[in-house]
Amino acid sequence: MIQEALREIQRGTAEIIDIERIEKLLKAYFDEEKTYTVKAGFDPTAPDLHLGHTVLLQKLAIFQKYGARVQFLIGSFTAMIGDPTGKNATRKVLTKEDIVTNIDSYTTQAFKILDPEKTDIVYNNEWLDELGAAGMLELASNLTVARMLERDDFSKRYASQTPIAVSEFIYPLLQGYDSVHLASDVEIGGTDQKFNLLMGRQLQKAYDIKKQQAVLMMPILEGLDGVQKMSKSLGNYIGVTDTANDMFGKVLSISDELMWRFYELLSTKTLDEIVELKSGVSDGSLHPKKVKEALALEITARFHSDEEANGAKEEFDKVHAKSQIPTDIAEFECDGEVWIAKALLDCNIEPSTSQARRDIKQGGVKIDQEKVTDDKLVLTAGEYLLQVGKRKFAKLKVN
RNA sequence: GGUGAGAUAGUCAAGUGGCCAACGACGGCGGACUGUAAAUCCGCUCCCUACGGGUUCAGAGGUUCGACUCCUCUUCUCACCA
Repeated sequence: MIQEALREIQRGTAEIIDIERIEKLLKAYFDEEKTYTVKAGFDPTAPDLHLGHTVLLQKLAIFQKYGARVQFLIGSFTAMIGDPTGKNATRKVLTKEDIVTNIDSYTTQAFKILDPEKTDIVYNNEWLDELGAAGMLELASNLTVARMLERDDFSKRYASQTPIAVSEFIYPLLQGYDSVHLASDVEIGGTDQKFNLLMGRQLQKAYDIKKQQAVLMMPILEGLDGVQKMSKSLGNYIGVTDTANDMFGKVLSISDELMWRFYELLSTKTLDEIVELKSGVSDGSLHPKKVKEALALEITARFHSDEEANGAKEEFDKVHAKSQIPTDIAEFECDGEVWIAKALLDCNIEPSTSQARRDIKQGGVKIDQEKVTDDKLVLTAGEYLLQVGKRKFAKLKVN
């Protein structure tokens, strides 16, 4: 039982520090039903979660399954400093208002995965506001500059003369102090958080917390391109608020290689099941597309519902596999005669008439399923189904 | 604070008086092939009812028949020194 739990917990992790501690916690839970705490910090900097964030959330959910109370820490205080992690430039500092507006949507999204009954939402400004200058100095005395500069991105920035604000040095200290205050048993975070996570251990020791937190690091999930990390700014993300159709389609568009990565980090299938799927694909008894569809269904259903997920799949098959027309198409109206390029522009399926003409010349535009060859075509009264490429559709009614 | 270098399309990056709407790479888009995959191949990639016109190379002026290219100022970046 413990072994099984451990296996699930270890799944997909990049690194675990002090696995013995986790084992003991699990043992105490299975033997005596003792719960323990798992902390994870979230910066309320971006209001929208994507699947990359859910990797952590799902790991938390697994912990909840095995007796953990999750300390869902909102970095309400630290967000105002800006975590230097992964940035090579000083980050913009958020205002209080920005943060408050982000938190709400953040938590509702998170509870699609987490069990609210076993989750404590905590805000670190509650104790950090009170820390004061004296407390701050005491905290800071636990760390030397040399040690701080060991941190990878700090040393790189220092070497390359990129500015480091002193406030950024403080961030890891505060994050570590959160662990002291909460007396966390385990903290999880991304691999990029290693330094900060370890700081928690160090400070817990300094502040005489008897047991130091175990640390569990998850890898960073790749985005749709399979190369860069999933992030909103790169546009390669699957948002948890994406529509069922979008979500399904996006998952299906990832490469076969990346699919396994998604399985490992996002699916709730057991490791054995995944191994089975893998061997099925490699010996040819299972079509990779089927496997990917199953993944897309699972993920879509998680954030929507089974019915919606199935609907998305049907829609997808209809549009792409059988190249039929999608169900919901935006409709537009206009008066008088319209030049085709202008019509495409007005229906928002082309960005400019120039682009529209180019696509027509390349045979990428269809009206009522018929390829358009004349870029000077004028639409007279009637109803038309306009299509650009494979995916962009619009209905236009000319009066 | 001083000195020097630079700012070019979504990004990186050529171009240093006309041949520049601006090489190339990446990205993106369209086509072929497919499993809307990946890989590959071909084409396109500022705007405009267009074999023509308009607006671009940080911003504002200036020199010139003509400037992305030269000059002046402004803003911002970066490097070296303090």
